[in-house]
Order: sequence, then C-alpha cells, then structure tokens
Amino acid sequence: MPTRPPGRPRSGVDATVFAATLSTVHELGYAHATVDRIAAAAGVAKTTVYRRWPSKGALITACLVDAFGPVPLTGADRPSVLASAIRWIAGKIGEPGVGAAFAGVFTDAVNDPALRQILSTRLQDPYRIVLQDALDEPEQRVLFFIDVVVGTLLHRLGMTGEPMTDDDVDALVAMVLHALG
Amino acid sequence: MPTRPPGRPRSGVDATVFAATLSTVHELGYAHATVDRIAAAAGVAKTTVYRRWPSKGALITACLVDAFGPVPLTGADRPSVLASAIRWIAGKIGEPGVGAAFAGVFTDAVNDPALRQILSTRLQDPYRIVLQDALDEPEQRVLFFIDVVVGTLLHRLGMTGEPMTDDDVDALVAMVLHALG
DNA sequence: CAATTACGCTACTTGAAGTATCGATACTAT
DNA sequence: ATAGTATCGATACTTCAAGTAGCGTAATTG
Repeated sequence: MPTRPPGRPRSGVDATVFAATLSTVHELGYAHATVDRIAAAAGVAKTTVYRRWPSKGALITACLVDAFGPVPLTGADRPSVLASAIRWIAGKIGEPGVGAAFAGVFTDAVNDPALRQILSTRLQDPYRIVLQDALDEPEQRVLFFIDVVVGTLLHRLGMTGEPMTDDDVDALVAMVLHALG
Repeated sequence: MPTRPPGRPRSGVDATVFAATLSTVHELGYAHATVDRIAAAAGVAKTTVYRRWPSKGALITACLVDAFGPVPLTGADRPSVLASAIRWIAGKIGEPGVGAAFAGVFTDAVNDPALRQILSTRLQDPYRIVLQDALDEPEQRVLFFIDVVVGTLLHRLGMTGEPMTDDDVDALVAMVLHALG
C-alpha cells in the first residue's frame, strides 16, 4: 500500500480553487481573471496556486477537465449518442465561466506549444478516445467531429459573447448527424 | 471635390505595417508579436501605429480585413458558390500569419466587448451581408454557416498549430452543402 | 512666414505572469 | 521528543507588453 511521503500534506483546496476560477472568470472575464484574484477568491496565496499548476493556462485546463467530467454517452443507437454528446458539450460551454475559460485558454494555446500540448492531452484526448471507441470511427473522423462541434460553439460565443441558442444547437446536431450518422 | 486638410499628410505606410504584422505574427506567434516589434519590422515608430489603430486588436483586425479582401463568389449554382467560399476562407486561414492572427484576435475578443464589436462589424458583417444576398438565406442561417466554417477551421488551427488538411476541408464542404445545400 | 498635423524618439504608467525567499505549520520516521 | 521534509501564507521582486505623454522635427496649406 502506498505509504504517505514525509512533509506537510497538501490541503484539499483544489475544488475550492476551481470554483473560484470559474466564478472569477465569469465575473471579470478571462483577461481580468488574474491568478492573484483567483487565489484571493479561493482564500489561498498565489504561490500555492503556482505550486500546484505551473501556469495560468494549466490551471484553467485542469479546471475545465474538472468541470466537464466524463462524457455521458447515453443513448441506444449512434445518432442518439452523438446528439446527446453534442447537447452535453453545448450545455457545458454555456455554463457560467466555462465557455469564457475555454475560449481564453484556447487563445493562449494557439501560440504556446507547451500549453497546446496540455490542452490536447488532458482535455481533448480523453474525449477523443472514448468517442472513437463508442462510435467506432477512425481518429481523423473523430477529430474532425470535435473541431466542428467545439469550434462552432466557441466561435458563436466569441463573436456574440453569448452561448449558442437551442435552435442553433438543434441545427448543429442535425448537420453533424447527417454527416456522421 | 475634397480639398486636402492642412498639416503634414500621413505617410502611406498602412500596407507596410500590415505586411510587417503578418510576417511578425507568423515568425513569433500572436502573443510575442508585440506592437513594438511590428512597428520595428515596418520601420515606423510604435506611436505611429497607435495613431492609426487604437489597439493591437484593432490593428490585427484591420490587417485581416486587408488580407481577406472581398469574397470571390464564383460559381453558377448555390452549391458551387458555397463550396468555393469555404475553400477560399480555408485557404486564407492557412496563409502564413493569417490564421494565427485571426485566432489571436478572435480569442482576445471573447472577453473584450469593444474588440468584439470591431471584429464583428469590420470583419464578419461585410461577409455576412454579401452571403445573405448571394444565398438568399436569413441572417440567422448565414451566421450559423459562418460559425461552423470559421469555427471549425480555427479550432483545428488552435489545437494542432497547423491548418486543416485538404481532405478535411473537403469533408467540411460536403457537410455544409448537405445542411445548407 | 504662420498654422497645422504627422513623424520619430524617449520615457513613463499600468497591469499581470511568474519567481524568490522566509518564517510558520503539519506531517513522517527514528 | 526530535530531526527531517514539504506545504502554507505573505511579501517583494523581475520581466514583459499594452498603451500614454511630451517634445523637437518634418511636411504640408494658406
């Protein structure tokens, strides 16, 4: 059995920091949600945050992984699985702070290969693998599916500041079902 | 006829600054393409840049408007018009610096309403209006089309650092044609 | 020539990411 | 108990980039 290493154990504040991250991003936006403010909102020191996550981008990514959790792959047949997955991610991106955090870290990742690696490995890959398995589609096809769904939702959020309406999510579901159904 | 106002006229360096912007973003990435560096690459002072564009985001947006130019709406029927438009924007986003600049300013806009306004008005609206007219579709439908196409292309670029392959652009064209055809 | 406006240059302010250090605290191992 | 170790909060710091201010100079119009 794994004996605990010596030294003071970490306090269990991860969940508190994640909650503070989302609410701070929701209130102030990604750019103004500084690590200083997030730490203050969580009631910890900034140095504690940097001890656990190496950068703001890594913090946000971990926060998103926690916020998303596993995909609920409910549904009997392929179309209903696909549809529920799309509606699930659309709902998540519409949650307060989640979409803004996602778009923000995505921004940072575009020209930061290290962060892109984190984002791809920690956030996208788990879902890609589960979807490949559930849908029995090749990797390229699943990656294309993720590009379409997530890209569309984030573009709408970025351009309008608002999550996509249910009507348009329905249209997205219909379009993807036609292509991948 | 418009008589010239008094005072020293502006030197015609807009095109030079735009070229310097794209090449600097291409070389260093959006984050490291500071206004200082862009100005230096263009051979002008930083203050000159700020006299013409109020912010880095506005500069990038203007640069993109210039780089994109008008949509070539070639093609006899609706499907070929749609397909050529999609392939055109995919090609533009794949040009050196253009995609990175687009992704950078786009994601900056998510939490900056003023920049979002600029981006929406100066960049998206002209194309939206032309497309509404050419395709005879309602605004909501055209906006959805833009979300899907541009969102997908940018998500791929952001996640991988590389523009979308021709194979996947073909898949995108096929999918959109099915939905809007 | 006077007025006006843009230019380059330098210096500055502001804000945020990330680092360094230190005394205090909470554990494990002997 | 006591030594060793690793975390904590707090403060100060470095670095970098966006954006601003002021000034002397250059290019125009009238």
